[in-house]
Amino acid sequence: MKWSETGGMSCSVARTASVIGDRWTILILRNAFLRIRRFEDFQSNLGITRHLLAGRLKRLVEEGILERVSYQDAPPRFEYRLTLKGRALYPIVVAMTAWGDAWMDGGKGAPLLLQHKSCGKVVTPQLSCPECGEAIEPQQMSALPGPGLMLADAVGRKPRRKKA
Amino acid sequence: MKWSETGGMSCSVARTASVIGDRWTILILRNAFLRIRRFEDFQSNLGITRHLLAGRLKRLVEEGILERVSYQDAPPRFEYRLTLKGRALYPIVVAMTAWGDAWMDGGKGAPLLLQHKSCGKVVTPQLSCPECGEAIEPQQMSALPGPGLMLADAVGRKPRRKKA
DNA sequence: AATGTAGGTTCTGTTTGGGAACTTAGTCAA
DNA sequence: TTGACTAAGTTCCCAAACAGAACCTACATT
Repeated sequence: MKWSETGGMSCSVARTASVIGDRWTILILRNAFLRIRRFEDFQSNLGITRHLLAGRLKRLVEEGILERVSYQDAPPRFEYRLTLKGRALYPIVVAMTAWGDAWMDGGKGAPLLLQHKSCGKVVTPQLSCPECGEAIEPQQMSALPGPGLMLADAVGRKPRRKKA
Repeated sequence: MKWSETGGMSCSVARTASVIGDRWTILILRNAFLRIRRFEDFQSNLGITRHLLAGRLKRLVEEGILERVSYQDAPPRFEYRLTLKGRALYPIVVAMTAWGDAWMDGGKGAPLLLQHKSCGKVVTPQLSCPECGEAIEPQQMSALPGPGLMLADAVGRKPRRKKA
């Protein structure tokens, strides 16, 4: 079964993972948010093979997450910039940063700190409820079927014993 | 070069991606947050091969993200539960859900809606600044070197022309 | 003329993933 | 008391993806 055919595809996490769900892609995007834009810079910064980098960038452009913009004509040169769709991935990158800082830091502390320009404070952005403003805890959230749900994907235990 | 040896490893995103940065792992975790706990249930829900699932669960247990708990002695049976470290991944899963809903929904709307129990509203959780409460925009954040930064990993353009 | 730079492509093994069958240990129903 | 079923894996073989390195093209610099 190909990954793109899994039942999970009616799940938004699966659709997101189908685009950015590999190790290199997420690192390319992290660097894009740090204003890296050129092939050589991605390559030397990440240590990814040129072949894979070319493929990943192509895929991200096809998906509308990066755009390939000419910055020089002779010889032709291009850079890769985040689109609006690409910039919308920021919360994912920030959430991964925060988790890595909190749980995988090896005791050295965060390699990068984030400063919120509007208030000037160094912060760890957190998820909150846009209605009541409270910080989100997993236990406080319940999942409801939405308009895009396909029945085959309903999640939960199948009845046990007595015919499927 | 092995992925674990890349310069990116001093980056928290890279450390996070080294653990959850593949398509199946993130889907396993998404299902874990939807209260799926057993081998058979992960397998049939995701369509992942049993072989890969066994490997991914083992890895997640080793990393302290899931724990393997016996729920029956004869025959021995186990289930996989999120640890504290695992539950801390929730913002990543939610951020991926939100992005998939917004940008990859194929016009059908979200398959799952989230309700915030404390206020009762159906919401899309958003990243906000814990100091001033404003919603986070990428343009509003600037990255500063932190205590865990290694010099070799500094991000940005190398000087061009005239000796590296 | 030689060297450097940017952005790739090609080649060759190795690693990982997919699909399906098999195993183990116990339970249930006829 | 045989036969089917369940849960949680493991084993096998083949296909796809990846790593490492060299190569290519077009222009610019010294």
